[in-house]
Order: sequence, then C-alpha cells, then structure tokens
Amino acid sequence: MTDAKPRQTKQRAAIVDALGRGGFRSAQDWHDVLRHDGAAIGLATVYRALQALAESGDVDAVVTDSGETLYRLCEAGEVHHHHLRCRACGAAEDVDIPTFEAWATSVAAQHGYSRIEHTVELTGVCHQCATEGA
Amino acid sequence: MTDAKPRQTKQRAAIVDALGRGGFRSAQDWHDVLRHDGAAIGLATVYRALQALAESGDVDAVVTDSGETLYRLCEAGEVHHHHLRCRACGAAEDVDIPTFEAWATSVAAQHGYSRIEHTVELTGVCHQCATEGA
DNA sequence: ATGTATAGTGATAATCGTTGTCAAATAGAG
DNA sequence: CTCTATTTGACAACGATTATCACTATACAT
Ligand SMILES: [Mn+2]
Ligand SMILES: [Mn+2]
Ligand SMILES: [Zn+2]
Ligand SMILES: [Zn+2]
Repeated sequence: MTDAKPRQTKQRAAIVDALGRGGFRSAQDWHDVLRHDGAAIGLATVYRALQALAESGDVDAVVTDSGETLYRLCEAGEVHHHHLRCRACGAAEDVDIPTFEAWATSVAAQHGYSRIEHTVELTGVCHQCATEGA
Repeated sequence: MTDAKPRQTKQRAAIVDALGRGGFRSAQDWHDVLRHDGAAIGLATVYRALQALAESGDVDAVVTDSGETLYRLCEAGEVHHHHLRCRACGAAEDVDIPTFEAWATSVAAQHGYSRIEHTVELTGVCHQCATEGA
C-alpha cells in the first residue's frame, strides 16, 4: 500500500537542494534555476520530482489563477496550514486560520455536503516588492 | 473608461438562457449544453461571453485544481461571497465567511503585505450525489 | 566487486484547455 | 435601407503538463 521509497538520485538531490533557497516557483522556473546552477536535468524529471514531493507533503503546491502550479519546500511539517504569498517574488509565509476548519465543516453539514475539502490562499505584495516595484 | 455596452446577439441570449439552469460548468460543458439545445454557436464565442460576464460580475468563475475554469450564473448580486460546490454535479451554494475578510487584512498587515487578494472555495459532495454515487 | 532486475531519466511527441486570427455575418445607429 | 464597427466561428496557435520509450544508473543479490 505505502509505495516503495523512491531511489536516491543526483537529480532529486539537486532539486531538493534548489528548493532550499525558498519561495514558490513553477516547475519550469525551478528547472531554470537548476540549469542556471549548472545541473544537467530534464524538465520532465523536475515535474515528476515536485509532484512526488508534494504528494508526500514535503513541498506545498498552489495553483495560480492562470492555472500554473507553484511549488515550494515547506517547513511547517505535516500540519495543515495555508499561505500568504507575494505575487511578485514568490516569497510566502505560513499562516493558519484559527476557526476556519470548524466553520467549514459546520457550513457544509448545514447544506448536506460531505467529503469537504477547502482551498484558502492569500496573495499580496510583500514589503520589499512594494518598495521596489512600480 | 466604462466599456461601451455590448451588443445584443442571439448567441449571448442563448448563453445567458442556458446559464439559467444553474450549476458550475466549464466553458466546454456550457457549449455542449447549448449545442444539445440545438443552438448553433461557436466554442470561442462561449469562452468570450463567459469571460465578459464574469468580468462584469454577472457570473461567478472558479478554477479547479486541474486548472479548468468553471462558470455559473450568480444570484448574489455584486456582494463579495464564496461558494460551497459539489464536485460531482456542479451544484453550489453561496456562502459568506463572517470574520474572514477582516482576519485576512489583519494577517497581511502583520506580515507587511499589501494589495491583498484571497481565494476561498469549499467543495464537497452534495446530498443527492452522495446518495446516488458509489 | 560484478551482474542483474528494475526504477529513474530525458528528449520528444502528444494532450487539452484556452486564446489568437481573420474573413464573413450582423446589430443597430442614422 | 445603408453603412460600419462589432461580433462571430472555423481553425490555427499557444503553453503548461503528461505520456512515450529507449537508455541509464541505483540498489540489491551473488
Ligand atoms: Mn507551507
Ligand atoms: Mn455566487
Ligand atoms: Zn515579494
Ligand atoms: Zn452533487
């Protein structure tokens, strides 16, 4: 049932290493970062690794309004949480919403809905980007 | 500034009419509905109309995890609100989250973020779909 | 250490929702 | 009705993601 642990490859090491510098980036952006660092790695491999890491909970994934998926290494362990992300630079803070989970369950029940899932994402412009940008 | 009012065409009338039956559907699904009703209408026209209606606030648009955009005619006027949507059939309830907006602004300010936007969507399985489906 | 089975890689093609193009159709003002 | 700017729609193009599949390289057994 629990899938066999993945093999250790230099590509995956390089990806995790790159993720270490933080920030939400698309798979293609992470691939650019890796190539820029001199790593020889295929785009498909980056996609697969990021998806696997997201599934295992080691990275967070968010979908932008334009449909792109952004990934970042998450330090907040396996606890459920949400993000406040800068639309300009990819920086993000982990946040949690005290009463939201309880509220969601209650509202869903009132309407007869089950198997509830929720999406809560905050975006804005961080202080640094607000100072620099137009 | 305010764009000139769009012309009245049979295509747009047909689209608004179809939307009248409710539910969140993708542009392609709405197109299928229209064709099924015997309307001769192009897919590109459906995309354009739905986007225009979404921009003017007459329809709600949500983006699924897979990146598809779903549209539905919204009865909740121009007041800001969110949705509890059935993943199986497209049914949806308008909901509002009492203290969320204030909380979001406050958290953003604490982290030095400005120009805040937020996404809150609830999904589940409605009572009817839960009864019928597996 | 060496061989082997097997999971991982990556260049490339395919997918699919969406957007762009542009000639033909038409709403609506005069 | 006439005229013209807007709208339409068949079709091509786009862009992020996923599938292919021949080729490696890892982990394990010998
Ligand atoms: Mn996180
Ligand atoms: Mn609504
Ligand atoms: Zn920033
Ligand atoms: Zn349902």
